[in-house]
Amino acid sequence: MATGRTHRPATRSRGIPEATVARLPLYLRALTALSERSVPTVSSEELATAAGVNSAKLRKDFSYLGSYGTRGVGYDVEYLVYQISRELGLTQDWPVAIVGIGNLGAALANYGGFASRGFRVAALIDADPAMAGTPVAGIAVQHTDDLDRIISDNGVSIGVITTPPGAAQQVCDRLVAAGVTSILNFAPTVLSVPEGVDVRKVDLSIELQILAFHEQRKAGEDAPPEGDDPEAPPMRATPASRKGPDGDMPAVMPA
Amino acid sequence: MATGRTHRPATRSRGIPEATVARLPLYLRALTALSERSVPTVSSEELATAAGVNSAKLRKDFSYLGSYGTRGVGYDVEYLVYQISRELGLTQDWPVAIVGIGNLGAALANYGGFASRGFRVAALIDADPAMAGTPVAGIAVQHTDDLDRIISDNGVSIGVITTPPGAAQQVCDRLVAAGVTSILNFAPTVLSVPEGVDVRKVDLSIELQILAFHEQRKAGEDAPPEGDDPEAPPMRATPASRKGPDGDMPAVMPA
DNA sequence: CCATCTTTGTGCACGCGTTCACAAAGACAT
DNA sequence: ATGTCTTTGTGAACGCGTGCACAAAGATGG
Repeated sequence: MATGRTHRPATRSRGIPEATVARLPLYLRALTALSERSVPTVSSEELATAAGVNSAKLRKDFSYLGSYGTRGVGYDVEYLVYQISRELGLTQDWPVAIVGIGNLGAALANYGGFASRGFRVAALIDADPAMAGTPVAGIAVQHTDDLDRIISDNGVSIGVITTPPGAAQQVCDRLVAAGVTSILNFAPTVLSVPEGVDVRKVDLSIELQILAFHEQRKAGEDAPPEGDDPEAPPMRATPASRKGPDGDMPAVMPA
Repeated sequence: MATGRTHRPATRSRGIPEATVARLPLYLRALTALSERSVPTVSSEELATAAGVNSAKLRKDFSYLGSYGTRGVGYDVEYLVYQISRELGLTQDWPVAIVGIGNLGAALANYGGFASRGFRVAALIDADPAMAGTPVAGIAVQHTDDLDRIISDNGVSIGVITTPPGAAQQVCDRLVAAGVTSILNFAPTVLSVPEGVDVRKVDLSIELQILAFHEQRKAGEDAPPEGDDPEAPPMRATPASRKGPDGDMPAVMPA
């Protein structure tokens, strides 16, 4: 198959592309639904439709895991559920700590989908001393001062940050120092972490802004977003030249 | 489904790559912080560091917007803030409706970052009649029965779905029917929408599973990365093609 | 046992996104 | 004005991800 020259390409993730990893949970969810309906096997076409992806993409994704299908039949649902679960590391228990028990943190603690697959809310941590001891989702909130010990005692390797943006980096640093190597960040901040620590961010504001962009584009198909503006854009202090390039945006958008 | 008159490849949004659009909010956030500190200009290098991206990538991203920089100096912060805001459509008001006022929906309604940039929570909608009238974040919750009217009256074009997964598709359909063309989906479901409607999903469970994958990989760098398993995986119902106990997994694993 | 039919697994081509590296452009000092 | 120095803007190469299209594999029926 491969040339076999370099057995160690720059990709460290055991040959499974990141894009594929990101879709595995999607497949798993669809497969779990099928499993609950006691569907024995499923074709790539059916499963792809359920997961909202292309069937060829799905087959290629599965091919990275191995040959788990049967030609002419499809994939065995139970078997595939197990294989993907194992590949994603969901066959083991993942204690998770949530730091910042405000509205969002409390909501996540109560979120059912959290504990659904191997993930378990092991600790809730907040900087407000008044919150210490208060039960949220059946778990007593603990104070930030004990963060280090809490992480260690519970063997937490995944941390969720739901603090205000100003505190996020500091919390992140402390989590990492305590041994956390994966962080899910809900605070609208760019976190800097040492090598070997994974950070994924969930940013409501960014998602909305992306939607707004497309929304504007949809709505403004005859109302051009003009570079020059009837309002008063904060002009460059020294606007040496207005707009040099001509092709950047048409003066009139074709309707 | 009256929408979808113009079907666009969706690949090209006025020449600005999707990946660039997704980063513009990041730049905007960093620029806003600089603006509040009254920093007049910033170089691509500095801004890139603040946004957590590569400087070359940032310059290329900005080049899609036009030539807003000054060689030898950098970018004018205020001017760039305005340009990106305008490009993202944040110079106008975006009324948003949140459907499903549970823990998460309420948290989002209270979320400060929501109203920060042009977005305004115009309506909260829930299917529970008992919630109707209850104020959440200073806004009275309205019943799903009035969804259509609420969307129309407020001119809502962006909807946020925070319902249980079972209700998400139905809510989505109703939102679209009422005129919503952009949806931010927090429910762990694959939504199917007609052409011309944008859907972005925020899925806590998926993010955690991706983290777990990498976490497992990190932890098991000396553990057996082999597909075979000492446990008892749920076996295929028809063992006809059960790969022998000797060579069940291809011993050859790429890389 | 052979023919046929279904569905997987994958080689290949293409397009998007990222990164490098550098020439052009402008600021600033002399 | 001229030279130098800084930083942008971008051409080009590269790598990753996606989708097509088809051969191989196995089930199924005669």
